[in-house]
Amino acid sequence: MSESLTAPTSPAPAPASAPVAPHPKRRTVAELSHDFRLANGRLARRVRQEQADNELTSGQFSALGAVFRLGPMTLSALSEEERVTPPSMNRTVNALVEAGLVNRAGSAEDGRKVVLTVTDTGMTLVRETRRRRDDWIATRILKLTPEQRQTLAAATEIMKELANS
Amino acid sequence: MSESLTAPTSPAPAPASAPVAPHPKRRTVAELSHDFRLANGRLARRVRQEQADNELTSGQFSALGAVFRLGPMTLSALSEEERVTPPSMNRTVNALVEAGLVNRAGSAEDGRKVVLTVTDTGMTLVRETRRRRDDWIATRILKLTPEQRQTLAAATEIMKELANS
DNA sequence: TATTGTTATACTCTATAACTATA
DNA sequence: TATAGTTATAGAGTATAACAATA
Repeated sequence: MSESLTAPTSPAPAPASAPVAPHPKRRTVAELSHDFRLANGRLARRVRQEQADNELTSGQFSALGAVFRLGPMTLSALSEEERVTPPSMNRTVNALVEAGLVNRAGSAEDGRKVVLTVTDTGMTLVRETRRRRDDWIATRILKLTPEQRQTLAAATEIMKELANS
Repeated sequence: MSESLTAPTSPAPAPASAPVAPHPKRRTVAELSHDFRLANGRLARRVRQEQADNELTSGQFSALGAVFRLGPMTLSALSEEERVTPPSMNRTVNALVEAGLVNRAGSAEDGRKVVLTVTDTGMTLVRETRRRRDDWIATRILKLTPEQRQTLAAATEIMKELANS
């Protein structure tokens, strides 16, 4: 497979009328892969760094976001969703309950289960944090040209495919 | 600023002849920011997950890569580069030295300093790991259309700008 | 004295193993 | 017995504080 990675990103030189790509120089897939992976990782790190002023750890916020997104769920369902063991998630949930962001209630149907729900405070925090995280990148996207925004919009769809494949 | 985020990604509906954007539907900058941030973060997580089969922790590999990239350097220089305290970096370096990936030598000029260098084994590991990480995304990029690759190449440049701003 | 590196110690987050309550 | 959750305990990785060696 290593050989086929030398395939160019485009089968022929871009025609002079191509209106979009600002860097039409010929590159191999291997070069593109390397550059794109690094840019993706660095940007993700940069965004994460920006949101580090949060009082919640990333694991706590991720768990809160999962319950917010998926609705009321049990501890084990949440631990599976977050790829973490039940004892670990239990500790995370304890912190969220103590912070008043999540409610822990026994299940009426099955006495062994607990049902986790996001409190109003938790919902507000999720929405505000999300908006704050989006804002950092939004202020920068706002300064791009419409063509660059189109490129990012198209790239977003491609990146979703890549992440799911 | 919140109001201006409702600006569309393009000033006018894309003409029917637009050859590139596969999803030309009208979106606000706020929507694009949210979608793009999520896609970027998920893809970065997916790539990181793929490379988790490494015997080094991410902090160890990051430190090794820094010495590889920047050349021989002292402990405190490395700890600053990696945004970690000297005691933490000391522990990380101990692991790398024990694994035979990094060499620790006293400085001839200044007896207080130690100079860290990457061993041949360490260099090989960095190169192989890098290639392996690139390969995961390269196999997927190879399946894209030339137009999609162009989009990713253009997006890569934009993402570099975003990360550095 | 100031700087460089190291050791001592503690805190957080994760894990596995053992335990309790319920089905 | 099996399952859901919790508690006990341990192992990374990080930090601050204290110390040793050198400039």
